[in-house]
Amino acid sequence: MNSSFLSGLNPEQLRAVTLPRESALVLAGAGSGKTRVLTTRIVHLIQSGETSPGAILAVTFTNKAAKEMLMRICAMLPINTRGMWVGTFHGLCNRLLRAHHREARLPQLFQILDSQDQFAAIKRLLKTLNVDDEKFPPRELQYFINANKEEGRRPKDAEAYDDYSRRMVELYKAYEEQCQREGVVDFAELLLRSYELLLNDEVLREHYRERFKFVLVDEFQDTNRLQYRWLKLLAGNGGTIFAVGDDDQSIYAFRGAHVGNMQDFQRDFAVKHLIKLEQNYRSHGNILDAANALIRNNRGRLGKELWTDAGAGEPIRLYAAPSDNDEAAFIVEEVKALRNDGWRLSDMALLYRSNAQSRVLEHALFSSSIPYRVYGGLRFFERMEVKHCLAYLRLAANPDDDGAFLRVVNFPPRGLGARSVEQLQEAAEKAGVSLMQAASAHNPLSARAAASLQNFVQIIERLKQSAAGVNLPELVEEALELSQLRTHYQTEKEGADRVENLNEIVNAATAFMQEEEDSALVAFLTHASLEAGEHEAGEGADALQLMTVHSAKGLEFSAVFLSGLEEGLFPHENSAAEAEGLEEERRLMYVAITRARKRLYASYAGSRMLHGQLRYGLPSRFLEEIPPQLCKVIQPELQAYAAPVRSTKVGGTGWRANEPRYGYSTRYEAATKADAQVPQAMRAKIEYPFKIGQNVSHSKFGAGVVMSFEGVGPDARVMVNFKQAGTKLLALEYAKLQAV
DNA sequence: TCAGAGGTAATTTTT
DNA sequence: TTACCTCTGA
Repeated sequence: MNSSFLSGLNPEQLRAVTLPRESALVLAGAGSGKTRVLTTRIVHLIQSGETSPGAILAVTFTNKAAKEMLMRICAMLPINTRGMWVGTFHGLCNRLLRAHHREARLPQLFQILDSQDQFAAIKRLLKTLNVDDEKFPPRELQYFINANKEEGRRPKDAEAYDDYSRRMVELYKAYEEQCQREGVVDFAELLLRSYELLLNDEVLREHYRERFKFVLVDEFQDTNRLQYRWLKLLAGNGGTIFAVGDDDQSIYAFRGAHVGNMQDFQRDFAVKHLIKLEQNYRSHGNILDAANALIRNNRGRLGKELWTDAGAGEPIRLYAAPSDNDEAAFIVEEVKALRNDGWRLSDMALLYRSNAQSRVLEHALFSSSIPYRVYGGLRFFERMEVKHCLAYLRLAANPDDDGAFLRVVNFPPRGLGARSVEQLQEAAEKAGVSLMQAASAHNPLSARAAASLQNFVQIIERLKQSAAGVNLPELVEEALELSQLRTHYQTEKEGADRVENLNEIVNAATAFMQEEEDSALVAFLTHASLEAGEHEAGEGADALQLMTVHSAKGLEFSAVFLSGLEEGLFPHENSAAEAEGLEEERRLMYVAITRARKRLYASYAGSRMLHGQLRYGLPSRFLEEIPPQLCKVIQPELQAYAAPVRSTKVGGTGWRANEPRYGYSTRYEAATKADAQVPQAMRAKIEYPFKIGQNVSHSKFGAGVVMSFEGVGPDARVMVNFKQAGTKLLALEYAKLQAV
């Protein structure tokens, strides 16, 4: 038997790959080759003759992971992989529901609402029901509905213990009815509906259970309760699940992920083999030791320790910045130095806990002309103009989609005012029909509005006819033309990017048609909802990668800058209340650290502009959890302070420091205080002559109390709350404060 | 219909 | 501070 694909696996990997047909849990540490194990196991199952592709179902969370998996399987397997189900939970559920739409009580061409669409649908619902959205904020209702669905609860099962929650349940029910009426399905509904389909239809259930002898799950720690129940139902009695995950990388509890599924799984499936993949192929030893030491502070772990034979590598570089601007300046200098040493910008990442932190960093990078790319934000199919175009297409596929109807009935503006639309909505509701039906039938509008409406109806009619005849890109092109969307944005001042995006939809349709067997309109719309397009912007260029720690999960970089390591920011203050929250923050820090291959920087800022106010921060407790002997503290080259610091008075309310303009470089690296506690070593740079809370007096302002400090050396400033003059930020060097 | 004012909240995110 | 939303007046 040719099993060359097994060579090069370490003993644990090999054991996982060649495990007999039984349920197993693979605890796969960061960078331990889990995707390799997953794909190689699939290949092995087929190559060894154990089973055929049709018996395999592999499920992931992201489309990216699913694609990657399929690609790697195809590279190893000469035979075709048709019949194998590899996809995301939502993708597979969609497949199931399309195939059995009648049993699932759905129209064949049901449309999928993304979160944005769902939010809009909920807002619309509240409006039609005349619900006070101050009392029942749409965001909360959306959360309520999704949380219930993810626990498998329909309105009849949802808990109601007071007037408020009773009303929420009613609204949940009304929302469901609205979706059903309009033939649309939200993300959570995909899961729940297909779960119920399998639960209630014994024939179908047995069919799929019989078929999928091997179920494999990636990122198992991210599954929510419903996803786990779905898996259990599918694997059935005698089915096997091969689950791969890492409890230490569970960072999505806030969106319903339930790590407890890992323990439940071991129990429910009588898992005999818990295989730990602890050998790491990504990072140097010091980085792994830091991660191990940090995560040891969490309780209730399944337990795992990463190791490498790559050697200790460089120390972790720590930097205490006086301010957020200084932190950014420091990072800029380091990035420049690394680039000069031949590192690729795209192989370096700048990570932060929350998106708001990117602003200062971007500003500094921009000023230094360092190319960078920020991850996150709107993705292609989420853009307004793209949504508009899709709404026309959706109506062509499903005229009952009131959400799509309202989005574009008067966009681009065709002289149909809000009043007319309201009248139409009333008429539709009275007649119990969709807006499109109401619009096509008699409507009680003024002649002018009626004409506009007919114009709109005709556009959709013509698109509907074309949908049957022309191919997908042609249809998109026609939608852009007929709707006059393109012309609309062409005449707009800032519309160039939007026009470009509109044209890009045609390209996306072309690509879709070439890739997919099923190039029907609905398949394309499903693709748009389920994949939303990778956030691709300037892929090719060599640019520094900026992203939140969350979005860095699964990625790796030779150098990683971890910024904003302050109490309240990371760990975030909102998480500090419960132990659970703090542990999740720590796992997040663990994820952050383990992104780095060779070099890791960790920095914090003593002061930072947050919500329009200067805030003073202490170094994150997570810094204290990293053994100091793994670290090296970097200090700015103090001689580089050329001019004395100048402070400028701003608007009479306070003082703002000038931008720091001294330089840093690792070549200036100073003290390595391996024996000292790291944060102390970091704090040592900012020791001040007064204590916080101490009473002081000033020649001009009189008596006051020391509130806080910021800055080092000549840059040091002190904030004092004066009895008479109020709060002032003063340069320590010149303030001449006297202790009282 | 649209621009501008004013109010408010401000982790993390994939599908 | 800023981004986003809703409301209002022309």
